[in-house]
Amino acid sequence: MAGRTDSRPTMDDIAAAAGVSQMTVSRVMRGTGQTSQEVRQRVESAARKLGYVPNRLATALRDETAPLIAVVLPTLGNRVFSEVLNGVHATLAGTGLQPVFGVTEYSVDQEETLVRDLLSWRPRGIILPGLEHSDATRAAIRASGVRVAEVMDIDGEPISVAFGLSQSAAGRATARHMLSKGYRRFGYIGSQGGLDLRAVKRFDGFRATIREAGAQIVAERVLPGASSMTDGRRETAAMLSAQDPPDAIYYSNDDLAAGGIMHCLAEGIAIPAQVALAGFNGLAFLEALPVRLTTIETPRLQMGVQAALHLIGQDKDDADTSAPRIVDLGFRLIDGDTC
Amino acid sequence: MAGRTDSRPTMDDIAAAAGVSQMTVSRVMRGTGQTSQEVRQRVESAARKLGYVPNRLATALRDETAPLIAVVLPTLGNRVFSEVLNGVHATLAGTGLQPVFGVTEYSVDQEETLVRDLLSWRPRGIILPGLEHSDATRAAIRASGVRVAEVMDIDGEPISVAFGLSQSAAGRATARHMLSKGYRRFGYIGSQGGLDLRAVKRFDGFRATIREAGAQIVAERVLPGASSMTDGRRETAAMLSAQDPPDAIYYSNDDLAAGGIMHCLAEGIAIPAQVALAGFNGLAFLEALPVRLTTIETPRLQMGVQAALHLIGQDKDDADTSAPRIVDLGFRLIDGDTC
DNA sequence: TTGAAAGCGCTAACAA
DNA sequence: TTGTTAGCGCTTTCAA
Repeated sequence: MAGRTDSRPTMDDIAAAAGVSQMTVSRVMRGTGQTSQEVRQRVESAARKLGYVPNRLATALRDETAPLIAVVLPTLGNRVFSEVLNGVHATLAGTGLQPVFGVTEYSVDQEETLVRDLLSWRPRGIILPGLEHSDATRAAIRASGVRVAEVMDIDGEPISVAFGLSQSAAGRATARHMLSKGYRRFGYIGSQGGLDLRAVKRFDGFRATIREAGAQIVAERVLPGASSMTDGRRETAAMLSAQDPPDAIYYSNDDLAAGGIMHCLAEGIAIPAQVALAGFNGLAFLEALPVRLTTIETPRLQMGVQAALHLIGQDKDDADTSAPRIVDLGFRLIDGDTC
Repeated sequence: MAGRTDSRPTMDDIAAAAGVSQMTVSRVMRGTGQTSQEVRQRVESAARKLGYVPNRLATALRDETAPLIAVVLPTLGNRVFSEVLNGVHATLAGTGLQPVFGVTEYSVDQEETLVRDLLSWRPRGIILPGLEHSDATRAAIRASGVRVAEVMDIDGEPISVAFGLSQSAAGRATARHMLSKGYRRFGYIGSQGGLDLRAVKRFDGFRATIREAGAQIVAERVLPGASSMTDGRRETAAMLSAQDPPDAIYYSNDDLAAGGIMHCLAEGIAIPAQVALAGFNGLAFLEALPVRLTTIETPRLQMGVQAALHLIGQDKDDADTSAPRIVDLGFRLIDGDTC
């Protein structure tokens, strides 16, 4: 009905309908500058009548940046990252900024492609998981000048600012706790075939502490792909049915550990008398289990919130000139009933 | 270093560096038209050297549409929607389309604002949850001319195409199953304070079937906000400790129902002898529980996949001229051990 | 095979 | 208080 070609109405169309210049429409729409009451009403009613929807692409092109925050996630199949994303989203709500996201499936190569892709939208900022990125990724980010925040991990050198926790320290804390309870023969069940670098760091810390204490890791199983409670149950069953099974199992996350609990409940295996268990994350659903899992609580929502706040916060120059910075959001060991 | 102002290099900068026209750079970048081997290499190396990242905002403005698929979700706090989003994302991977999402928190008003917001990016398509939308939302979508897909529900009149299942039929199927096992006194535990319209439809179907059979619903509890396993455990405990408790409980989702199982396990309540339970969704983690929950399996990933395929599929005119259409992806009752 | 011109819809800067 | 001009970076169209 309106529009020069046949597409959606533009400010020109509204201007024509309201009998004013296009610039006046722009001013009314943004509520900037001085506009007379009367003109304003004419414009607004014309806009409503024509069903005007602003074209942000034009504004963003003009501004040389889009009101977007790019979010890179390892996967969508893990609640942990939904929670981070949720923190970002909630923080952005009402700021006029939209989150755009992409998923790497834990691949550094995919991250590289994805980051280039996301940067082509000229976002205001970008959030990356972890501190390990390819040189090309770092270069692209630096060249683009976007603001960056890294989340989850703080063991390493951030591009700009990292909001997270020491994965290595979390692994060590878990090991110390289990050692203090007298366990000496440990098993480990992980996932993502070693691609989850945070899990690797945790296990490295765990293993080092175990060895320093003269105890040992007698069984180790890393699943190739994603992990679930069902996997945890199956792998626990397998590990405990082997010869000389461990007397304590460390899992790379709560889902796997909860599967271990389920196995024990179903088979009548006493926890922690026959086998002790520990997880990682402190997910909410653990509270509902009949047995309270010993685990590490992580600030998932907070990592998203802080990263988003950082990106929308201080002025840009500040960020550019300041040296890489680490914000340790910490973790808390939840001393449950499983070890 | 490059760029007319001081920002990122543009095609003009590469053109200057390679000694060709800007148009030639454009052609090389997109691999269209004829370009000589030699020019192509000069351009490509200049682009690499300058760290060129295309500006999609310009392309999208020119094209009058951005390579985006907008996804509206009720919440990020429920795995169900992460799974739908995952289906969308996986389907879009490699097509050059990016998902942009927003969250309504089950509010029709927020949906209205969000849809306008998302449409201002001129996306190629939009995915909405459910069939209930405000008139303004429908109008904005129609006026924009974007392709639409609605997911989750098929009980109603779609804007264009709906991919989902009959929520009402799912509720009725659950009721019939429970009635067939001889239960007569039912309880219901829901969440989102009645804002989750799909849950309301399920319960309506459930209730109608129960009443038709002359049985009754003796207890009903709808939590105001989001639901979790912990809520389910607590509410189950409360419902069972009341006078004349129900002999069977229907939950609006698996998380709540799993909480019910946990309560029974912890308290030594026999399932289904003392109380029968049924959930909804068929989430993967149920397999790991010591007791197999009776529930309804829903095609969550498929809803995302099909919706995305539809939006990137057929040509536009096709979609515009065709009447509203429903694609019933069905559901499956999982006959577990809890009723 | 390459280039020049025009314009997508919007806003900053300046003019009236 | 309102309008005019120029241009953001790209691609379509037409010309060389």
